[in-house]
Amino acid sequence: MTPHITHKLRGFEELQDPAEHWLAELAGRNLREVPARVDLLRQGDCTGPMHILIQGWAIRYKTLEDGRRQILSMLIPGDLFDINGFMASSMDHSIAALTGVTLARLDNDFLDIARREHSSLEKALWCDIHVTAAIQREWSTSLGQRTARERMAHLMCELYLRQHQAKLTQGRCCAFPLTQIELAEALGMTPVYVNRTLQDLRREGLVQLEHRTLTIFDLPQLKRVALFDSGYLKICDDDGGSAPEKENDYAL
Amino acid sequence: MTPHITHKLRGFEELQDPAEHWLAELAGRNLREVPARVDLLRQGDCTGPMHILIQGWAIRYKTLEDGRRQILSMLIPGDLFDINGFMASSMDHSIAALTGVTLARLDNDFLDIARREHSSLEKALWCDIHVTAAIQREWSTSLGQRTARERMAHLMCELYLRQHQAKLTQGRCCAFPLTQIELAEALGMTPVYVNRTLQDLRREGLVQLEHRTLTIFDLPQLKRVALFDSGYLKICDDDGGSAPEKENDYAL
DNA sequence: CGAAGCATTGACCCTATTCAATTTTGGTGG
DNA sequence: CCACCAAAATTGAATAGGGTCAATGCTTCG
Repeated sequence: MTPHITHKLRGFEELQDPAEHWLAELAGRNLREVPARVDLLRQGDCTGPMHILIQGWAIRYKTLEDGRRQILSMLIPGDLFDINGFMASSMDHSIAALTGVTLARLDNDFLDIARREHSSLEKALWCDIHVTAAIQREWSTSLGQRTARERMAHLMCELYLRQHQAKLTQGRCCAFPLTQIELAEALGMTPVYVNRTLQDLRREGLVQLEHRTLTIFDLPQLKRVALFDSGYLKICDDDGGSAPEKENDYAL
Repeated sequence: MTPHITHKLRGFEELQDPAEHWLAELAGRNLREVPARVDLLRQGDCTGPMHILIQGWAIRYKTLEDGRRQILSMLIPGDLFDINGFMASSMDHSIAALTGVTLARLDNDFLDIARREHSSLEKALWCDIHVTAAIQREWSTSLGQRTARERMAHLMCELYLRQHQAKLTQGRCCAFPLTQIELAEALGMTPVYVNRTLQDLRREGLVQLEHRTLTIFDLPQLKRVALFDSGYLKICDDDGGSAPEKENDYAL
């Protein structure tokens, strides 16, 4: 069974067979389980080794002195953290398990070996770094310019599409294990207003959010509501983006 | 005259003499001037080569289809862009000159040479990448959690301190070449409210903003207003941050 | 079965937006 | 040096998007 990270990286760059095997092996070694809501790494801590998130969701977040908390990004199965974290000495933010998670720890020579022996993988990793940065920029754009409703729709699009890339969706459904409080912290709004906004989207027949599962009934319309431009999730050499995108059944 | 990038990178990692000479030489070659308000690189463009911003300010920004614009970060003299941009194929955002700027273009083998021959420089560049990402996260935090007043104070602290690291401040003054409209686009608020917020900070004797120059009368207090935690601007191996910071006269 | 956490609702309020007008500034040419 | 223009800054008044507070209902899980 190919791990989710492989599916994701393939979307950036075709991987050579040896690279895929090596990656699959690494994704099954040095595993560790962490229960939900536990910090993996805390603001101010020394940075740890690199990890692949194998299963479950995590978040990056930052807290202000007075307790306000901003969730900075979502980590889903197949995501890497923290690439080259050992270069920095201390964390400027925290990482926490949102659900129970399984992590694979990577050795410090991971990047060196990738560079020397698996150039296709190294390139894919660089693309991943770029996309991660692009996602962060898109969040800034959302928080600065989009309305509450647009932000919420945008986050749903992002998480659906990212899970799709990692082959984690089932038709129009995908996991969405955020409480409304966490959703509020991610979107820079209050839980009360998250609730109301969610109801609006539900009432309009765009989405449904139940039992930690998101169902998107009308993705094209949801994208329109969100002013969603999917370019940022695949800015890498894939094929430039102008080619016809036949992808799969459920239109991207 | 040592270029600003050298001052900045020294703050991350002690540079070897040959590295400094090489860098100084690069900062004086392949120069190009671009007038104010011209795009250097546009959303959707193919990515270009790496550059050092030698003189003047630039911005990264992103526009939504309906014209709303979010400024994502400020580029000041000594900043690099776009590191390893050639790995991505298309830009998810734009870069524009805010003032007239001078750029130094770097050859594509810049990073390779740095890696092979100037390991201290390579490490410093990695730190720079990390700090850049940390700044972006701090902007997300600001936009999501801080009030208008706090955001404004925070941006002023950030830009003052970053300029200080690049030896671009003069006492309590530094450049601040943003119109109120641009400030609004950076802070996710309207120009009208920027004006009012600015007047509040001025009235309280915290800052003054005139002739594109920012004067900070009470940095410690401004930091308190902003809930500013300077850790994120120097998360690299400097010395961890717990050592006594005697720095200079105007308390950091 | 109780308790804690989460979701939902209503009423009120405030921060920040919108719209529109006026003043100031800075740059240009005569 | 002044006149002129466009862009930027400033002001006021009305308004709306989203926050706050507080109560209630619903889950989940030990």
